[in-house]
Amino acid sequence: MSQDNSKPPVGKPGRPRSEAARRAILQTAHEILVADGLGRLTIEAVAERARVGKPTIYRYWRNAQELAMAALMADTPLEPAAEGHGSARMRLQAHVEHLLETFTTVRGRQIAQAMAAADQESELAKAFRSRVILQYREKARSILTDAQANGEIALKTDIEVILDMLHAPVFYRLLVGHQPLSQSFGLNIIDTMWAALAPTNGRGATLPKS
Amino acid sequence: MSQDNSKPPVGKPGRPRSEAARRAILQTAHEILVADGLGRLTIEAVAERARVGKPTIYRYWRNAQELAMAALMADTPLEPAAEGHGSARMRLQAHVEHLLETFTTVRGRQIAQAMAAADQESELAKAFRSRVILQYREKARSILTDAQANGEIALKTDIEVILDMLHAPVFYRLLVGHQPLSQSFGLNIIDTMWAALAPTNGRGATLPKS
Amino acid sequence: MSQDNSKPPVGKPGRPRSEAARRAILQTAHEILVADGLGRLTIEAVAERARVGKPTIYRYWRNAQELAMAALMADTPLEPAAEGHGSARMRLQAHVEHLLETFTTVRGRQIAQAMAAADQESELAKAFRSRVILQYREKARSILTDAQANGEIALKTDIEVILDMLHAPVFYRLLVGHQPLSQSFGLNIIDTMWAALAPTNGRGATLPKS
Amino acid sequence: MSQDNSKPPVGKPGRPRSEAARRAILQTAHEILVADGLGRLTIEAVAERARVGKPTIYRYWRNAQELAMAALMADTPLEPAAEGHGSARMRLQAHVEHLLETFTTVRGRQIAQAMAAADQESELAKAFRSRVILQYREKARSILTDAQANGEIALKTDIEVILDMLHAPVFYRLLVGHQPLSQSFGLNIIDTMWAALAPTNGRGATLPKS
DNA sequence: GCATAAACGAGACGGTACGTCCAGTCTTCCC
DNA sequence: GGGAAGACTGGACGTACCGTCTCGTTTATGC
Repeated sequence: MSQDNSKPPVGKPGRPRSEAARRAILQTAHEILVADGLGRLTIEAVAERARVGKPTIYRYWRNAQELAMAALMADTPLEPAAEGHGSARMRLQAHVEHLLETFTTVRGRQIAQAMAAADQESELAKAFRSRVILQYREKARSILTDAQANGEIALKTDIEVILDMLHAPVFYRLLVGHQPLSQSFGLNIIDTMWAALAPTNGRGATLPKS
Repeated sequence: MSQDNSKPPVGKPGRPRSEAARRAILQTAHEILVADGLGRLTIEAVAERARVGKPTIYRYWRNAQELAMAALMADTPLEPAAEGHGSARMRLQAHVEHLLETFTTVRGRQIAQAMAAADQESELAKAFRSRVILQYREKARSILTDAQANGEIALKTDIEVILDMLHAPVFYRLLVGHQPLSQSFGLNIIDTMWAALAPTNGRGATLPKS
Repeated sequence: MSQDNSKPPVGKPGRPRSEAARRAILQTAHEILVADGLGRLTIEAVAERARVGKPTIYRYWRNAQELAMAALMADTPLEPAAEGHGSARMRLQAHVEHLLETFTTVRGRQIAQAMAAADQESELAKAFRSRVILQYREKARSILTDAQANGEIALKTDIEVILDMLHAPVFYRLLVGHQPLSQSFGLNIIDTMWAALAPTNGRGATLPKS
Repeated sequence: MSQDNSKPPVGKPGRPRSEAARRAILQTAHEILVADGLGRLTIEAVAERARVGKPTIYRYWRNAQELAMAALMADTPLEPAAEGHGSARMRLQAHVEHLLETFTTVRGRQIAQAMAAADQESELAKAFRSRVILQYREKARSILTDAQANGEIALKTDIEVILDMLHAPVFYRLLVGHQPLSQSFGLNIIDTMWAALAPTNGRGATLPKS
């Protein structure tokens, strides 16, 4: 099964979709998001400002939420930083701090909100989560498995839970707002987590290797 | 300094607000929330079903979101379970499992969504967070400080971060949905955290009390 | 440069306005007017009963008053009777009696009220006046000028004032209600006016011919 | 026969109505009428600006229209000018010109509108008509009957119709607005009417008796 | 002089309607 | 024959007033 859906190589009948319209829509959606926030991103407003018909928008996205996610994704990297150097701990700390930095912005809050508000089952929501969340998780996962291979750490419990405990606090503070997203926050997360991950041979939290 | 502003003991002029109307609104809002979800909670629908004028609703709440939060709050306990027994670890595990249980429901998802979607600055949103989130935190905090006093654990970093790492993963999975909110999830969180908190004496994360 | 904007013969983009919707609105408005009167003609009621969205109504008329006028106009002739026969006096009498007949109905009162209540400057109010009032005036004017040409009457003063004195009493009694709009009313108006219009050659209003 | 129903001299129990409140209401209503017109005269606005409770207003008037009429009546004379001098024609002309003058004002239009819009059957509407309309008619009637007694004119048809033809054109132009309410308008009405009223001895406007 | 009763201000009540915004769908032209 | 654009139906918004109804207060009369 080969796919030729990305670009119609053989003549599809009918008028081809206007790439200019698509770009204008995303551009306008992004402007509105930055200027007025998620709540003001209505299909109608986008259509008017992008000089585009509403059905043209609906042809690409099923509702305003999906458009918002698409606009937020199209915008800028969002990917975790490139592979760092140094010890696993340093690399993990850099990773969390990069996450913090990325989401400690107006856009960060918008992304978190969009994700929380979205229909959990929609295709785009999954893509969005994958893009925004899972990439960070995979990066962290590789750091952790590398570290385990090196003997730097011992993964005693489900690594998924470790990943949750590393990333969740950032989004939690972002959405709940009970505590600031300070610089030291990332450091503290790593400190705590490292205590849990340190390989031990005595009594305490962890089992001896032998 | 005594306050009598909560209940007007001395005569305020004008017809007093109808407590019956207020209750009917909250009751109806809650019914709609349970039956149809947050998206269907419109002021108009509540007004009609509660046999109440729309302005009466707006007198109490500024929009449907605030009403939703009020209805979710008025509903049921939401408080963390009463003080458990046994070791600190067992009590903390019971605490996290209770949190999991509470939010692994339709209503749990609704609460999380309402919180994520709400205007972060509104009075009611703050009250809601306080009610839903902070009570759990305070409960966990007291377990942790007790445990520290007993020497069961050693709090080496900011306790706020510890609390985040204990609670955030639940909401994270709830909103992002990348992994299930299984029973073992709570156990794994506690396992990992306990490794970080255990007092140790050798190298590694912690020192033993000895 | 020719204009073809009055009627779009060549394609305007977008869905054309639904003539069916427009007719349903006017039809419903008319039904409500007849059944319940001007005061009950609300946009909301019309929208609901005509199975039409409120914005569709507002796309054509700016408020309920304009809709009322449009409905009253669209309804039935409202025009003065066709040219009669006989002497100018007989034709003028028939004219006034037709006016009386037309407005001695529920609808007549409604029309008069709508006209009195309307914003004097609105486009539709002008059109309405033109349709309801001025057509009658023009008809009467032609009778009078014909009669003058024949020597049947002599127009000694401003013909506009004559027209006012012929028509105004009908609306006056309609709105004020101090006296009935009886059959003999029209006759009396003509009698009085004819005394004023009779051609004379001597002193006073009139002189015997011989 | 003495009446003591206007002011209760014998003791009615309870607090007497506040004349100050009544005056404040009428005063405020009048201010709003002059400043913003009939459409803005709401009970709520009057209550607020007059520092009065809404029920106090409803105690006197059944709705905003009645209040409007009351305010318009309470305002200024509205009566026809005192008896003039000179010939009947001169006095009648003065009368019509006074009517013109009175209603060629913002307030004139408001009065005419209020009268046209009012429930024809309500007590106050009747009183209002009586006050505004009938007083003028009675004045004109007395001029006409005096003139007939003097032989200045001959009333050949229903005097009510004559009165209508004298007064109606003013209100007609006021409400319909098809022609200006100029100074010469009154003169022309009188000219035309006088032609109809002149006593004759031959045939002409009227048929000789024999 | 003290109870009674009505009118007072204030303001919340259930409602109706407003005029607007936006969601999605439908219909027509144009490419 | 699909894309584009605008009018469509319809649901909800938040506001303005309606006319009614408590409230607690004030101000008279009459027991």
